[in-house]
Amino acid sequence: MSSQTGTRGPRSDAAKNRAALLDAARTELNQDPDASLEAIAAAAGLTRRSVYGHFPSREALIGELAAIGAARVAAAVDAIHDTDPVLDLALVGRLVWDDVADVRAMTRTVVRGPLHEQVLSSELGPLHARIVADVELAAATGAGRTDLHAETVARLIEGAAFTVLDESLRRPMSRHEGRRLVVLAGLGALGLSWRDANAVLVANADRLTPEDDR
Amino acid sequence: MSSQTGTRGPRSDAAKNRAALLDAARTELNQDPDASLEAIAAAAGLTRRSVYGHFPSREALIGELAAIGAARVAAAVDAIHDTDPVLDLALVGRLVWDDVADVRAMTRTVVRGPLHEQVLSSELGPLHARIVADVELAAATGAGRTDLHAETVARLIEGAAFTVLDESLRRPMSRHEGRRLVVLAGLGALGLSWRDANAVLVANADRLTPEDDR
DNA sequence: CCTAAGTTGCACACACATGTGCAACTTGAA
DNA sequence: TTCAAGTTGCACATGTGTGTGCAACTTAGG
Repeated sequence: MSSQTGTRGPRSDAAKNRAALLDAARTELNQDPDASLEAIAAAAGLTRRSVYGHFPSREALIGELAAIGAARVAAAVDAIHDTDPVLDLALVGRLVWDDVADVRAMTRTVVRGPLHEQVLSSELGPLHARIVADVELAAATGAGRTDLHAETVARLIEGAAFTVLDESLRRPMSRHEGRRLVVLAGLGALGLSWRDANAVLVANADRLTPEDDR
Repeated sequence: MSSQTGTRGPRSDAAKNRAALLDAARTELNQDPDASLEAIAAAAGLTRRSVYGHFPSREALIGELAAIGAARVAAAVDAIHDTDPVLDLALVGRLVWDDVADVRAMTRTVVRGPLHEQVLSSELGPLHARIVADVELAAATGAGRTDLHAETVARLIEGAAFTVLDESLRRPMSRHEGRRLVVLAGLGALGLSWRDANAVLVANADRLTPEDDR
């Protein structure tokens, strides 16, 4: 009542800087998981102090970054489906890899860290559910293993993907090879023999390991 | 020349305390990977200050702990062999699991951390080499996959083992189930179908998944 | 019993990063 | 041009853990 609400829209460069911060954080954290706010702010052309004008805390920044990434992955994966559970799993692997390839290091540290239980399990929950469903369907079809709980198999598959991610951080690996490895490792965890896994791979080369190595 | 070397053997309880420190570190770090020297010393019945009478730094303590553990694993694995590469891999998996089962959390953090490249790769180098050799032999025999470099397959197998370790930290898992999972996941990475992997498991149940769940 | 080995407690320096308060400044939008 | 949104620089508090120096103490071994 006393004072008019200072009506004045937010400045446009504010949003720009916010985006720059998220972008810089993505890049910096991908190089050094423990990059300081100082470094991130500098990379965004700002000061550490002003970071707090956009995010209440370091954790909030990283949290939002993770949420965005997770949402991207979820969207990409949601966009495609296949009735064959084995092929569906392979496709999911390929898509996730494509989305994560540029932020592998960052992905690893986020997934290993405390964020795992927070943002990721809520944002990526559907993805996990889909994998479980595929595993169950594959088991019912006779294509996948039935000797373990579907939930466990799903974890093995996800773990295999992370193993490939680790490997890709240990030595240079082209996007193409990454795709191939993720699919092969995943199908192996599903219970396919390596010959069967490769058969799936070549029969669907156009969708699993296309040459358009963008 | 000037002063007689104060000849007096080291006190016996010194070695005892040193061992107690290593033991406490093992236990504490297994519960909290970031346990402070304060906590470790207390668990050993000592003070943080006196830790520095035995180890020059925190890193040295953990380093020695890791070296001891790695040596234990290496020794256990060295003690057994099999000419069949597939079975040999399964045996290695079982033995490693047995040795690591009590220190899973600590193992994870050590292997994920900076020690990985130091102590572990030197101490566990032979183990890795053996896995690679088994993979190559299995490929030559026709039992294992030939679609990937042996080195890569070895990493996939090791990664599968770590995935099982992670899973065992997420939910309760008996030693018996752990053994079974490690072997199945490992053979899957090697390229066996889930049926073949299970066949190996049951055909060698006495050596792979004995009931003596000590 | 003597004495050196080992322990203790305390203080301190150091490093490092986060989060805040505040005054002065720059910039964008109306 | 004006003025609030946004940025900057600096200081400061806070927290947390490591590594050291030192005097006083306790204990094991000869």
